[in-house]
Amino acid sequence: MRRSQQDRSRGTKAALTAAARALFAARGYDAVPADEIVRAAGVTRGALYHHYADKKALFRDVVVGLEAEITAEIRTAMTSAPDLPTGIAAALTAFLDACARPEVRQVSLLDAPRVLGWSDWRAIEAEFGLALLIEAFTLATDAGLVRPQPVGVLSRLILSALTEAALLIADADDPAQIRAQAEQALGTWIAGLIG
Amino acid sequence: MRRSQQDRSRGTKAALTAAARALFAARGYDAVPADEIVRAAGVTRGALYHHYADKKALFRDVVVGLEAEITAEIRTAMTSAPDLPTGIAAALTAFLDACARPEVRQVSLLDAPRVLGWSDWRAIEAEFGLALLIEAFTLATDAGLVRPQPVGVLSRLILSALTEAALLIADADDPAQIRAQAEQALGTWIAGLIG
DNA sequence: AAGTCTTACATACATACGGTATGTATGTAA
DNA sequence: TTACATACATACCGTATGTATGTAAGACTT
Repeated sequence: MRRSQQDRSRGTKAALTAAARALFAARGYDAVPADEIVRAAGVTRGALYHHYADKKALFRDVVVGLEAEITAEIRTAMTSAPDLPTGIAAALTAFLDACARPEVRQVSLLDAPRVLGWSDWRAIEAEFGLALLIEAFTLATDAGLVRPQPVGVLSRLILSALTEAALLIADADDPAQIRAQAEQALGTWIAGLIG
Repeated sequence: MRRSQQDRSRGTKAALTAAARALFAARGYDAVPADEIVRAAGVTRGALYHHYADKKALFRDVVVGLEAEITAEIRTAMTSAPDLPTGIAAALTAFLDACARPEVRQVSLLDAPRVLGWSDWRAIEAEFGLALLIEAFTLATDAGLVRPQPVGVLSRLILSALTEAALLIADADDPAQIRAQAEQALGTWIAGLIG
């Protein structure tokens, strides 16, 4: 059986991103040498630098994949709920769960801003997580749940608070308690937006 | 004139942190080789590794110094106001101004979490910025401006939103507009805490 | 189907950085 | 003033990234 060049490329890129994702998640971006990634992926440095300009480009691919994945999860949680308010609540839960995963925490929250640069990272976030948040916001506004207002900046502030909450929970000795406090604080905030 | 050993140490450490701070601020932690730092400080690698365990330890010293500096500025802004509400407003302004400085943005907000590790960075933040925020919160609670509540988690969420706002403003094409939106959003949040 | 071109990879190498080991000068105390 | 500790300088080593070069495997052309 003859594999096409496209298939070959897809296969090795997938192997590289999968290996890189696991290693980056476990030890962080620059604690993982490219050698180890290619070894885990069953290829050599040649393959890596053929498909990616540099190590950072591979990392970016990992981040985008991860972001796409968790955004899909959250979107599913939100849209599969019977009504919008419970959907939003479910989305919040799904978000906190996603951020609690070590790979998300390490790769997407800790490494990404610095490795990719803040503005590039922000662009990725805007494409995925922020887009979802603004979507939810718009739905809520249309449903009359919150009063109309410029949502761009507000969404980013909320997203950062959500992210911070997720990190706090992940790092806490008593996650349940911290999560309760965080959800209460965030709930109060959201409630204040209704009017 | 004979300089004591303490004076020598203080001098070279100060030269190292000053040089490192400027270089880290301009180009980021790992874009700056230690060689360049020691050259700028007028010493050699020997001096660096005599006083600091590694490059990261020097960076940490820079972060702590920076944090102490801006916290002092903000505290001054807050306490030198005639009353608490205007003091808090002044503190907010001072905070946003501080975060807008490139060195704070790069060193303290972008590099620090990853280079030092999130929990160590969090500890530094807790000692300076967060402590100030909680202090303000407690004052406001005592003055009856906000209702009593657990402030630890809430303060962190607010701090992260404040920080995000500062980054957004620093990165915006139209800083004034973004700043206005951010202050409005934050103001609404704070207002919701009263009662 | 033979030859040519292009893509996909492997290997070898150049370079740069961080950290250490060793040597030397300067201050300090018995 | 002798014995020691502290503060630095220099030379070196290991390891990482990225590049240059070579090779094999599809993919067109005729």
